[in-house]
Amino acid sequence: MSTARLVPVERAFFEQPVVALARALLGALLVRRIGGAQLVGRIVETEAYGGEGIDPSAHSFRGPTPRCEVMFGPAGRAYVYTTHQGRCCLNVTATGDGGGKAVLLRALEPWHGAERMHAHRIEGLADGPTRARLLARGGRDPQLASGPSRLCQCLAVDRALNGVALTDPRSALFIAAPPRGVADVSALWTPRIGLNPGSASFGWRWRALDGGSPAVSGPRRPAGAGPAPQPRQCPAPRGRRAGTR
DNA sequence: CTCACGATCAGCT
DNA sequence: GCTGATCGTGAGG
Repeated sequence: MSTARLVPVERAFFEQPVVALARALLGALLVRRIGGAQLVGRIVETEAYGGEGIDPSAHSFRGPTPRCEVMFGPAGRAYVYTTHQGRCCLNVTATGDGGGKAVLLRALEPWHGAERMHAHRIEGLADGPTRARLLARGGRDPQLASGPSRLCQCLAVDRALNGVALTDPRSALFIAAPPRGVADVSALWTPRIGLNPGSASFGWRWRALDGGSPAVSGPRRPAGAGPAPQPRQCPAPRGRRAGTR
């Protein structure tokens, strides 16, 4: 598919409630310009983080710190932080109300430039079964960017991109609307991944995923429950609930 | 396939 | 000093 005319969505798109933005980002394209190449992935999994005083699992819960101050700025910026072993995670700031809200991008379907993403992904991987498997599958692996840090590896996203405006046409990283003619996705909602079980927000179903995508990381539905209802504080789901594949 | 373990370190208290 | 918005490995079904 042609990617020549991809342009960033405007800032107003990001100025909506964070859970709604998590939903709206499903199916959108994440575009990375690097070294003259354009890498594109379709967003298939997101998580909302509710901000200061609201969501104990958010970095911003206790107010701004040097690490998370970008979360308190305008909507539509990249918040990139480092986690275990120097890996990174990419968030999109939401709402623009100064409350520290953001959406974590957890998985992409490679859409354009998969070979380049694959090269970025295996760069620096130690010899072992994982590297061997990735080498064997090449750029065709649908799970190449399945996971928040894998996503960043594929697109070469690191702290250098922290704070960049995803709405800027000249940006090295931006969000583009889903191409016309591509079917809208229906969202499934589950609890978020990797949170402290003691957290008050542990069970909130603020993880949105495209149940039809092979690129989704982790479980497709909450253990012991059917397709999840919409989380609280959020308008009714637009799409029908997804099939069970 | 599903677990559990821990590497290794920035960020925070 | 302690804690992870993770991932790769290895053991077991």
